[in-house]
Amino acid sequence: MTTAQADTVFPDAAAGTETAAAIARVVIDTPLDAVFDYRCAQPVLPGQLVVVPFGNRRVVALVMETATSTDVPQDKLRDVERVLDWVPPLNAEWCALADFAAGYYHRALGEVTLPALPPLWRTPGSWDNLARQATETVYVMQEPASTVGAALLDSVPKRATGAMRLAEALTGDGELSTSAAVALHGQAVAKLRDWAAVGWLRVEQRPKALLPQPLDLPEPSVAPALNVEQASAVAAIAQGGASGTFSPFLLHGVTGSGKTEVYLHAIADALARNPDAQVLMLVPEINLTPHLEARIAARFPGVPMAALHSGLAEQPRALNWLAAHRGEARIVLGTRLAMLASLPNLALILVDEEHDTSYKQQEGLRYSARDLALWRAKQRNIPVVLGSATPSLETWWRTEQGATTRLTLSQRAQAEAVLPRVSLIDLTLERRAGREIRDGLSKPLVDAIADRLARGEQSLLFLNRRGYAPVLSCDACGWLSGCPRCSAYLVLHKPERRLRCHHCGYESRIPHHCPDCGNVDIAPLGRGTQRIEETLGELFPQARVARIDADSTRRKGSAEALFDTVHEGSVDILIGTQMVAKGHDFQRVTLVGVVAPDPSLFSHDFRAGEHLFASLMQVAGRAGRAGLAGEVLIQTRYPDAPALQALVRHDYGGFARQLLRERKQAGLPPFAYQALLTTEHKEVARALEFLAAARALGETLVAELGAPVFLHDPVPMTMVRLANRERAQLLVESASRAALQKLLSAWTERFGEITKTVKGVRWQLEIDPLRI
DNA sequence: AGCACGCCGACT
DNA sequence: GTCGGCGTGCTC
Repeated sequence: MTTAQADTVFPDAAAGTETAAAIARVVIDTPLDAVFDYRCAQPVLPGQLVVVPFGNRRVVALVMETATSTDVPQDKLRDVERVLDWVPPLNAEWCALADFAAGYYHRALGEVTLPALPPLWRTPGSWDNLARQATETVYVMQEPASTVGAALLDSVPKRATGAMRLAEALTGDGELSTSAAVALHGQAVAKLRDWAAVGWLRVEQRPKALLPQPLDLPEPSVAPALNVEQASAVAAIAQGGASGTFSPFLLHGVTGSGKTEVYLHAIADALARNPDAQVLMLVPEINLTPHLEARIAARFPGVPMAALHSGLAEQPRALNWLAAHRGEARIVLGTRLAMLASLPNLALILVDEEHDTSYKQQEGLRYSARDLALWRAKQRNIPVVLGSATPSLETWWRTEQGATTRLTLSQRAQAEAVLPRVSLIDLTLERRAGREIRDGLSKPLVDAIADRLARGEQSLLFLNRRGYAPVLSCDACGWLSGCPRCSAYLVLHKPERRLRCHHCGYESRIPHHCPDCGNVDIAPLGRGTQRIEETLGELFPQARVARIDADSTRRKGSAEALFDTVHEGSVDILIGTQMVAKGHDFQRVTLVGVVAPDPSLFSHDFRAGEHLFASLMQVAGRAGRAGLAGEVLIQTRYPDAPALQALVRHDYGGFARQLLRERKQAGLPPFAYQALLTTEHKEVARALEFLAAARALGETLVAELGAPVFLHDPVPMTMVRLANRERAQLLVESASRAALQKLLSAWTERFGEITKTVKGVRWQLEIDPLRI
């Protein structure tokens, strides 16, 4: 900052005057929604990354524009320290996407753009290392080539054979890369630097291929013949691509109907249409679909492909991002964060399992990758394919309205595979009939498992609750194992001999006696996957039982190892959470048992039924994928629940119709647009006070703007306490997205007034919340 | 949001 | 006598 003063020629120069140095106007990852001006001596372009001093730290910033003057007083103006000049600037289209997301999700532009970059690009200290990985030094002969070449050859003594090889290579090709030079001569770099110093050569930094193809390309897999429905889906997507217009599709097909094959053909078509075309394929969780990457690589040998997800090591992730940004990666396979990657030649977007809630980021910028995919496809006038067996109601409603084209795959692709038979086991009837229910496993389910064991087939049990039991209780006084920091119960983890809070991570030892009354008879209440695993071991001592959940797969790579044992047939009964429902096809599983779907039937969330149907449909799809007939047994005390009845009938369409009718009547999404304002404070009263003030302010604005927006009552959240913070929420709703957005902008702008009176409250606004 | 500066309680 | 509590103010 002292240099800034030293540079000021006229000490009393007024703000706003022309300055000699160029001004870079940048955004920074901070909630301050502002552009910051910096003096910049080097050439700089909009879209480039720079390092700037900010407060007392140095941060990476994104240049939005350049200027020749600024309103910022000279004594405040500081200097750009570094420009990332060897990476092409982010283009205007990418900035427009970020700008849209910032506006729609009500965040500062800097909070959208910078977190969208892989962590290493936001770390100034790693730029040099990335440069070494991504560029190479090339020595180019200066003009005129004949004269320089002759001088060069003359300068080398005949006996210096290494140097002579360099000189010959240079005069032959006109240039020489460092790697090639070192192969010719051990001390090449020193020699080349000498020649550059004399003026014969100039030094250039050139991009290096980031996705080198393996020398032995995988045996290209041959595309299997498509059935009629697949072929017409592919044709429709291809036509959308050829039309050069925004073409949104829903690819609606049951598990096993061959959606992936449609994706692969659509990719092939997009790549063939344009030699630069890039394709983005989004999947919910890439760790669970390791086979997909191999399958794509085998179908497109020699086509550079890059993965982008948070499971990648930092350096590969940063380099893959660069490969996409440079246009080198033609296929990008990734999770939701890949939606914010820079893909200058994007020609097709595929969103697999589009209904999956993991497309919605749950912290920071709470964006929906699926919704941004639609916006991006519209921006580029390209096709976007949303694939699912159980589409989100939002997407389904778009197809009903004709805004999105529905492509249906109604048959399983493998001709011999049929849809599994789904039956319900009424637990109330079982109990009334006096049949044993052993630790939550009913007689019909146990018999069905025994049946599979006898036939040498596999069974898959699904229970979306990990641990041994969801709570520990005292028989004498009714004490329950509550978390000291949350309004939730500590879950008993028996093998680990711990009580754990699944929300805040709090852990404790298992008490020997009741902390309240001293009674030693404290017992686990309810059951989780660990308990079912134990029961199965007792019921079927001869069977090989495996459990797959977040606990059994904590160690890196252990999930894959566990899945492999299932695939190779060394497991008879598999018990698992949602993890087993995604991605993996179990060819030898002929029975899927759903242990306890009921808790979600009682959820206050209006989307619970939709999500239950989707997750049960997904596990059901694990059964009978090869020639073996599959059976799905669902235990329930509520066999009349619409979601379960629809499952028995394999009737997504009917279920969706019913849900849409209900949502329309209740004025819920997709017939309304929502935003959720949440607050947190040590005391719930403060959190609510903030919301009450916000609501009053909101009501005033609604009247002022004449916007048809409804603000609900502030309420404590269902799980009011999380990690010692009390939380409350306020739901805002409107039938008009534009009206809602207008209100939110005016509203949040004035939250500063509330913060002044209600201190210490943290607030957060979520647009299109999935759970309320 | 960070991160400083700044003014009042329980400890070596 | 200090470490440290979080209130307030700033970031080109």
